[in-house]
Amino acid sequence: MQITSAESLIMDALWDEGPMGSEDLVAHVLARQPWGAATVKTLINRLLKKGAVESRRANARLTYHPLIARSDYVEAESQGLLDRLFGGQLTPMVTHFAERQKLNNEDIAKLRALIDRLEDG
Amino acid sequence: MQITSAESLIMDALWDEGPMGSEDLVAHVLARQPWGAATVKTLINRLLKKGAVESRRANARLTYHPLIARSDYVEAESQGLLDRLFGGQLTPMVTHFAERQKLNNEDIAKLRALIDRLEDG
DNA sequence: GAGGATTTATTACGCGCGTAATTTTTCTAG
DNA sequence: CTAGAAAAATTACGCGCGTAATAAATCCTC
Repeated sequence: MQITSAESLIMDALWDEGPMGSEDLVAHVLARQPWGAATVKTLINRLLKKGAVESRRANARLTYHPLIARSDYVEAESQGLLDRLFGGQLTPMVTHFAERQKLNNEDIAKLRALIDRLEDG
Repeated sequence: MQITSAESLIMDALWDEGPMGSEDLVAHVLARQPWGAATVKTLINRLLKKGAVESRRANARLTYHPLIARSDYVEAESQGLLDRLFGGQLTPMVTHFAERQKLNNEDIAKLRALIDRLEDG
């Protein structure tokens, strides 16, 4: 089930705020995205067709519920990138960011703390 | 300059093996991709048009040279993912992989070694 | 230098995506 | 129950992508 980048912004709203009706969903998305309301409706319908979202009729209006977990989406996307660009290995990716000066001291400290926890647990 | 995933396989060949003529380039790509030769030609021409590759005439035949660095491509792709999915923060991404049991002891050791180097340098 | 072979460039085509307008259905007020 | 409003579904449309075939240009060989 392929979710495109535009569609993922709809999913983001549902993941962040939970199930909601189309009025709220449109409002949440438009607060962050310079689209027309009709565009959001189209994306909702594509997600319905793809089975990423379902609609339940609650007191005469539809409520949209995400059917896939954000973590599954994140997993698929990030694993894909890791495989395509870093041979599936995380260390080369972290190395890449380190080389690009994307890691300041605080980042490094956080990573160290994370690794300490991983070694403990 | 947007490089699509199909196009990136052409770039991969040029990045791995260096500049080469179309016959070699087609051969390298087809060794890894179940495409027709014409498809590879199309992708080469799109990369030419996009300015990601240039052709130089060397003794009557064209040689294709990458004009962008692999590290720049990797940078753009991975930064994009990090921004879209992890708020631009590397630690949540590593945490994600840790939670998904994608990190074995060797991975953790490698990360620790990397971080030790980062703290030293 | 003409004709076939090979290399390079142009054109093709269906599909999904980003963007939306329009039509149909459903609801609510009188 | 009907008419207007609101919500939901359908249709639209240009563009780039994946996939390729065809046309044009160039190069050898005779």
